[in-house]
Amino acid sequence: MPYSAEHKAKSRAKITESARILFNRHGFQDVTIDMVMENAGLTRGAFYNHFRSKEALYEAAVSSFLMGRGAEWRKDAGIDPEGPASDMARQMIAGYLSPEHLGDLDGQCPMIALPSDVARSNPQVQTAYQQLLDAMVGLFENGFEEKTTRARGQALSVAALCVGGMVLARTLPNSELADEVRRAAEKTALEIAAVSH
Amino acid sequence: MPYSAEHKAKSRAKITESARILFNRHGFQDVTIDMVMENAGLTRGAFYNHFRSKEALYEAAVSSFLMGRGAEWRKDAGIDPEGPASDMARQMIAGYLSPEHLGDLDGQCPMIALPSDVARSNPQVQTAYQQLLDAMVGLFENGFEEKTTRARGQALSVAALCVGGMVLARTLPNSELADEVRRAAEKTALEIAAVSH
DNA sequence: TGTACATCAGTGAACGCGCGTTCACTGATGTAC
DNA sequence: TGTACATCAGTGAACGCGCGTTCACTGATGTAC
Repeated sequence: MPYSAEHKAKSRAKITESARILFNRHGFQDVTIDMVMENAGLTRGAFYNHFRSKEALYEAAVSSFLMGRGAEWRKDAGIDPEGPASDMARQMIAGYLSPEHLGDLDGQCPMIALPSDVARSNPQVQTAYQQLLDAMVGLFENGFEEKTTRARGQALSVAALCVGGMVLARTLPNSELADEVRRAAEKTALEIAAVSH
Repeated sequence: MPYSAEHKAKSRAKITESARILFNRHGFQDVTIDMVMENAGLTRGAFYNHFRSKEALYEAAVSSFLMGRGAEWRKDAGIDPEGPASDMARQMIAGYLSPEHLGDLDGQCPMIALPSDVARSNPQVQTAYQQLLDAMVGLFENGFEEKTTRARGQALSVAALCVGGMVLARTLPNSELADEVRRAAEKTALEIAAVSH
């Protein structure tokens, strides 16, 4: 078997990574196979050695975010016994609603970049998405007092604030107002976290 | 001049209304001119008697929401001197985050249906969007105590909660979790409104 | 009032481009001997 | 160790479909006389 399995896996990873970034920036439909492959340093035809269709690439790209930055989040959430969980929740809120994250079109959370696309796609993609949300909510829940029903509701609300604040900021043409929304959401989310502590 | 101006205006309105509903349900790119025109009871070719391009239709469709349900909101917000403004804010929150609104794919607020599409479109479309947000935030602000800086921030946060809660709920494959998010956002938004009263 | 005319909204066939997908071919590389 | 072979990732031309847009034509209707 020429071209080791490792070689193939690397190519696949390059394609997926390339797709993740391009989808985040331009959305699913505006990104062509050609763009993805060129960005990955390959040519059109090779694509179908790795994926059945463009749809399949979409699923892989969303999941790859879970393995990347998403994995860091979960690690932070589950493990790391030093430092109180509430600090972690606060850091997560501040990081998610930071100006840096707002400006990071390539690396941002797909929940911000692609909500409409995902709302209209198939259950596999939506399930990958739900895992992102689960990770985020889990992290918040750990940071809030005992795991009461109340903590769960607050964690969900803070997640909605994080995503909603960023989504709104993205759709606004006026960057001053965008930042006002971002700061307001950040402040309120941190207040909820403080009260729940 | 055969075909009165009124006739043309009616056709244009039928096209815009048809587009607004279809865009809400399927997103901008998945809706074809043919679909829009057939839904409006016309044929393909007539489209370009009314709009320069599909892009132009998009702007008109988003703006038309402002004239429709959006206008009601603003009327509720600005006028109607009877009944305290805080009641209106509460009603708005409850209505926006209601199960009915979540299920209303055709009539829903475009901020829920089309955030990704708008984030990637031109400033004209984004400006139409911002007017929607302004209307919503204005309504909340009126409902919260005196117009302090605090009230403004809280209004923005509640807007982020409303939009974020619904956007998240839409992307989830599991409708039970979707409703949990919706209810959590509703509860928190109403609490903020109650405290600010 | 009735008729000829002019206008322009509407029709539907056709065009052309972009892009997802296919396919015959190439060539790099691991394996057998 | 060196050579022939087999495999399969990669290449790039070509296909075909969908859809935005154009265009020559139709026909409904308001106006002039």
